[in-house]
Amino acid sequence: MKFSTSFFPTQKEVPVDATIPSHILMLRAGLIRPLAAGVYSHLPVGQRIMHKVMQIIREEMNAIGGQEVFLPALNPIELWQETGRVDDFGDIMFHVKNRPMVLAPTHEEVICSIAKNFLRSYRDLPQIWYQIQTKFRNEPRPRSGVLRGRQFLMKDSYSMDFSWEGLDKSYDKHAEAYKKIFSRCGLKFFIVGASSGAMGGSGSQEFMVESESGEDTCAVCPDCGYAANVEVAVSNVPPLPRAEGDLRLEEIHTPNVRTIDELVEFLNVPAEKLAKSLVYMQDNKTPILVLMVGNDQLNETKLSSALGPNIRPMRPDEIVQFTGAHSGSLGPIGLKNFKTIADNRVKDANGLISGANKDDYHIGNVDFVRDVKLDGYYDLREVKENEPCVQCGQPLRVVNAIEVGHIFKLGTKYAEDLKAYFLNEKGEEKPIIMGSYGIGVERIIASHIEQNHDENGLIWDESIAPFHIHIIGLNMKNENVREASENIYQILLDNNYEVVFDDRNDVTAGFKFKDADLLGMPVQIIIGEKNLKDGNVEVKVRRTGKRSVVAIDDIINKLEKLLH
RNA sequence: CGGGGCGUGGCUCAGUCCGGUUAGAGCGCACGGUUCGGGACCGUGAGGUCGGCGGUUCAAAUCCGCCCGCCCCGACCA
Repeated sequence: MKFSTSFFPTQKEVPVDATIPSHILMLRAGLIRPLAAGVYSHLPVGQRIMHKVMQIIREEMNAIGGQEVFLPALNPIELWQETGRVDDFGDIMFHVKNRPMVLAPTHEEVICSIAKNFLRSYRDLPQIWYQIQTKFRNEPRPRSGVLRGRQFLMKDSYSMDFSWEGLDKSYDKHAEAYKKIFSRCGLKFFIVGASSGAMGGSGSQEFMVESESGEDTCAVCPDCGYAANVEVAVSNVPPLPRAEGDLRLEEIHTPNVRTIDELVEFLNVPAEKLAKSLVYMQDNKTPILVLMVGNDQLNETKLSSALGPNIRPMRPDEIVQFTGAHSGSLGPIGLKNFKTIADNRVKDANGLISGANKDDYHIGNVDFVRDVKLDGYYDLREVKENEPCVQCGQPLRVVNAIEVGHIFKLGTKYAEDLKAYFLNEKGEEKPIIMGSYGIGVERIIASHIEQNHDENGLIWDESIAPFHIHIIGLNMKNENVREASENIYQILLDNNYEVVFDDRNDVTAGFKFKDADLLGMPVQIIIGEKNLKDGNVEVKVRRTGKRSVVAIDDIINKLEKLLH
């Protein structure tokens, strides 16, 4: 493809609306253009990359027996009412104004609606159907370029099995395929156990790419490979020990002490001696008290996993109403009508200090066995950096990550709601057992950029590079340069390389170099007068910056060493 | 939805606090010329309802009100 007749809208300036590297570079390199918040056009170079990624996905999905389908984005709202997901998604789902229809944010319903009519026997199963299509979600706040958009391209596949063992197999096949896909796309990724969230189901894993720009937080062990989303991650931090002796409850006057830090300072005790009390409301009616070690952080996803959905922090006025005290002086002693749970780490501990439910007072020597009636201990605390790994004891890292893939064992929820039943070998009617497996296509690209760029621009892996080779004809007004460049361009095309040829005759050398580095093709071939006199050109590897002078006759040889 | 920031040629910005010639700069763009291995230089030129609507005023990019849009933090995130 020749530069002079193509659309490569690169720009030098950093776009004002972009803050993370992938977003900045996708805009600067002319891959995408914003149309509205969270909505992007893919320009020719960006679209080539999308195709590369999609091709890899298709190959690996086909390899596990996946069959590609194309499903409607426009769905009758009735279909979504059958699974109750109109309410589940709420404002996240786009609703069409002048028809009773919605824009599909995912496709379990459509899949089931097809399956119920055609997959009637266990002999029709298993099946894996996949799609690579635009999904629509009315995100409250789109952000980070293509990482969280309102319209985005997703590979979703759906497995349908007649047995739970079959589901396990389909799930494992997807896990293996995903490893291949992300590896082939040049991503450094890790897999974490995840919370299934509103999708429901029995198991799920996320494929994560470590990046400062990621929205998820994961604990990872550099030593043994343990990795988990902090929504489920645990560490080997020890539980609180039981102190010796029979310690009596005592009231402690703590004027104007509100926070754990202030309490530590005021009483001159370690934070481990403090039992932190957090108050929540469930379903707007059930007050909940959560007890944690003073300097531990509650993870609200873990709280929801323990107690169910619809939990929110209690409002200040509710706190006073239900406890008689203000936040900062709350505790388990004397509190009535609260559902009370505690983090595993304070299990059966004693000698702790908690709030007295009376402003400016705390209570010492609280004993969780003797003084507190609990509705259960749960893992509620969020893992912190450098805590010992639960598997090997080495210090954990806590990192941000981009979720590029998520695989779920859905089970029978959707099949039951939509009455997708089959007859098993005994003639019994059973719901189809489903799995669903997503990949964010743009997220792969953004993640690759986050992991592969420098101050000059993009650095593509060959597998998803829009072109393999970027030819720079330096002074195209020079006949020798023009002729040699055109020749080499043709030779490379004849050898099945994908080539972009900067044949512009109205920009200077420096301009072309900058554009080439910004666009980031793996190999650049620089054709200038001086080298040409000796029958040579320069070959530069974008990633390393390494340059070498190569005889024109030897180019194909050289490229074979650098590419493929 | 709460908090913050921003909106001026295609891009990046100045001008707004303190109203007052014809609204500026750099880059980009067009034309001519000089250059030709790291966004080169000279000259000429085109390009703006200053986000929109309303108000105050002799006079509004500038002050006031409402609305819209975009970005960031938070809430939310199958």
